[in-house]
Amino acid sequence: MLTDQSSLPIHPCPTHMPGPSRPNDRNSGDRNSGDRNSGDEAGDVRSDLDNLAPWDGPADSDQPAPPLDFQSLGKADADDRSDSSDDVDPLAVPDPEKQKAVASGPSQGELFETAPPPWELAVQDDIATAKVVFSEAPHGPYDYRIPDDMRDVLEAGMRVRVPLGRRRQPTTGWCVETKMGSAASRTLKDIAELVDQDPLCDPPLVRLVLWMSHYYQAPAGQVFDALIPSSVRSGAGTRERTYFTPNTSLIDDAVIEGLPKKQQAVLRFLIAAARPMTSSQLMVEAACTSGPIKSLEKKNLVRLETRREMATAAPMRWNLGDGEVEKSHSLTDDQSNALQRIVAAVDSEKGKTLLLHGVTGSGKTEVYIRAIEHLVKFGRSAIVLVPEISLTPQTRGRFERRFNSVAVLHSQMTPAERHFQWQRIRTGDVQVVVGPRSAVFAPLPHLGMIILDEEHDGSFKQDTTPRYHARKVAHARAMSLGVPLVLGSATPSMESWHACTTGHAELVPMPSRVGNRPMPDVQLVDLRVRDDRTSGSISRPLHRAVEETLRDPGGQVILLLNRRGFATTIQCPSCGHVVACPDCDMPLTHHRDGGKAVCHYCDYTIATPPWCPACRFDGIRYGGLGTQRLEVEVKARFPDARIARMDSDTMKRPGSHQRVLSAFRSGEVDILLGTQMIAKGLDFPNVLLVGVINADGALHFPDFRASERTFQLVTQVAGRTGRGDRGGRVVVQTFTPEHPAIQAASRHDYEQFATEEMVNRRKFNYPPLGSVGRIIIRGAVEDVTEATAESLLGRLEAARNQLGHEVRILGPAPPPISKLRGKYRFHILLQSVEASHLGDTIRRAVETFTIPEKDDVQYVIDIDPMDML
DNA sequence: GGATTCATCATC
DNA sequence: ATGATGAATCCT
Repeated sequence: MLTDQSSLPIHPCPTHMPGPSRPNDRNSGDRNSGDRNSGDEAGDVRSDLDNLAPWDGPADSDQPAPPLDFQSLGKADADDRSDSSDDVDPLAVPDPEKQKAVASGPSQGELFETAPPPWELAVQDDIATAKVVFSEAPHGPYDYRIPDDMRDVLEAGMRVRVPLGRRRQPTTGWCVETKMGSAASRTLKDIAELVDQDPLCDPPLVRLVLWMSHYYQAPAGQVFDALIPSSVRSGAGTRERTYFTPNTSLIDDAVIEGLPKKQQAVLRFLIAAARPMTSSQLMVEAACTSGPIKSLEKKNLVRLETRREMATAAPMRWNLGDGEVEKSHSLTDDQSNALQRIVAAVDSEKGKTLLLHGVTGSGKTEVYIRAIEHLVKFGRSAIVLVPEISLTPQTRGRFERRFNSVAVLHSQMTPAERHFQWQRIRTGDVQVVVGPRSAVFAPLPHLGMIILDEEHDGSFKQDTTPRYHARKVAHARAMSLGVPLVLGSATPSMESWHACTTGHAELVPMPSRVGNRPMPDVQLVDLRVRDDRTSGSISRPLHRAVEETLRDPGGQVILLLNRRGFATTIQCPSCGHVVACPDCDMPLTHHRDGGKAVCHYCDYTIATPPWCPACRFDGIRYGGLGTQRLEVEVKARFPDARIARMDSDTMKRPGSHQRVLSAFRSGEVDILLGTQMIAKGLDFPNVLLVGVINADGALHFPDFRASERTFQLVTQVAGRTGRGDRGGRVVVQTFTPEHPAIQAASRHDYEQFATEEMVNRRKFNYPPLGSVGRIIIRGAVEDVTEATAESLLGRLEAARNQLGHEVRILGPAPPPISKLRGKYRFHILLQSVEASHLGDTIRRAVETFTIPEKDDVQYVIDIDPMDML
């Protein structure tokens, strides 16, 4: 029951991307050089979408990338094709066909059987074809013939069952394109059946899939799997139900008269009802058992049809609440300015990106809500993307109170519930979708805006294939629909900031907090100065600040330490041996609860050895500080304070997150200490002090984003205080107080940070000035893995040189985590000012690169990686 | 010579 | 992935 879009009274819908069909373009995704028949418009789609992502454009150009991209792509590809059959790797074995011809002079027949030349191929005229991709290898795309009875039904975005391979193995694939009345230059297999009655993806989403597949170099089939929740694919929470309708052609009064009494009653009832009914409905309504119904069925007097339906009518609606409507308070000047700019963008129907740079507490959420209220008036809807951890009941409640129909997608949903919400969204019942990363794919029929709150947050990047960034995908989706993308953050990513300075996004500053509350004072404590460091991890100034805060009635403290566990190293003071993970080559972290030594990368766990495993020295030492040890220390220092710890160890059970936070809110806890997760989104007016135990934690990674992350972390956690009337203060302990990121954070000076950081990025053309790609090669045998990496490097260099692209290729080198889960790791980094060059290079290199199964080596391509670990 | 192993190739 | 094909290797 997908609502017909065109019949709805919506705001004039901007046309989608221009996408002229170019029937004879080459399919750049096709890896099969012998294949000459696949006319394919996917190339157009992809390059159009390339142009929609101006952050990929030439670094400092104010213009979006010119639309010549697809022409060059198409041409290069066509050239490539004419070369590639002859111009093969000189090391490769000679073409078996040619060899055969020379060696044994084969008959014409033999030749045609194995490789018919194009002019001899059977041509099928005027047939309907469909392009199908698969989520498992081989990924396609392959062409299939559409049987006549499916012609009018099959659309792109549906799943189909098709025979695949020599065994004609029935396989489920995704239809990405249909072509009516075309000619195919070879005999095609038929599609066996349709899996879906309605497409799971509308055409713009199919285009998004193809763009993602191209940009992130992931098989389109796997992108579909990321787009459509598995619960939707499997039809979770649905049942096959059989419906009965009277078979009117066989029924007349005489027939009915001749039936036994009960059957008569049932049939009369069914005719009177004038709608299909299930057996259970009939049994209740006609007061009978299944016997008479079965008989009618046998006599062919009823027809039955099966339909798949949601098992439960409407799963719980928690948002009914008490009907309380949050009163909308008047907006600050900043807020109404921001709202105006967003509304203008909505009304322009141009697909603009706006960056709300609002300090913590500037009231961005209210702006989002008002902007969505504006959209909803025109029958349009919005997606609000939030980082995983900020999807708290508070956030939910806020939206649920202000809109009639909100779908909140959270991780604890059951498959059935998820499926139900997805269907609700697709039918156009939903005004607002609030959710994490994957909510960017929500199938809203009249999407009018996408909002990314806390857009800098790392959880927007997926770390499994397809390794997409929700910000980038949201951008592509919004631009393709001509709707605004609103990014919000107190500490914008360098990518978004740079987009503003180049005119690809509009900066909307929101410099003042609601109620004009001042930003908290930040005090830096230099940990190198011995005097400040009494024993332990809490400096004298921080200790004093905690004391003072606790003396204040109701005063609460947040302490941030970005390491869980008790001690980060377990080392023998006698021989120096460090207890390490056998699979990852990383030191184990000692956890005091249960005396376990845990690898934080793979969860390998052993009992912490009581003596040195190497020299049996009895007096092993715990070094490095984790949240567990901090908790012990804080308890010892402030015995009267009530303390709660929040890290992924204490938050394992569902709801524990919630429990701790509400205890903290109600004042049952004085000191809340924990990792990252306490740095974001929390809004508690009585937090008068935030202490950062070690601000350098994130700083010393070999990663160009280290500074950015440090600045963000310190700024975000500092924003947890000063939210009430009593102001707030922040104490930051660091070994490098002079570091620009820490300095800027202490002054709440984003612009200074951004300006300085941009200088660093420019030096090496790091993002956002250029693009970075990373290929991780992992394998069980170190030498083999490295050799594979080396040979891949060779392919990459050759591809770059062939294409004549300027791409820097670094490595292979062992990454900081050189061994993970028993596999040795190497990585290759690629850098280019032009994202498409980088992508082309990798695509070209990988096209023909296969690793013998024997080697047991795999590789992963990560475009725009967020870390280098 | 015939079997076996391994690599390569194609799958619409 | 998975099966077919062809060459290289092995074995009585």
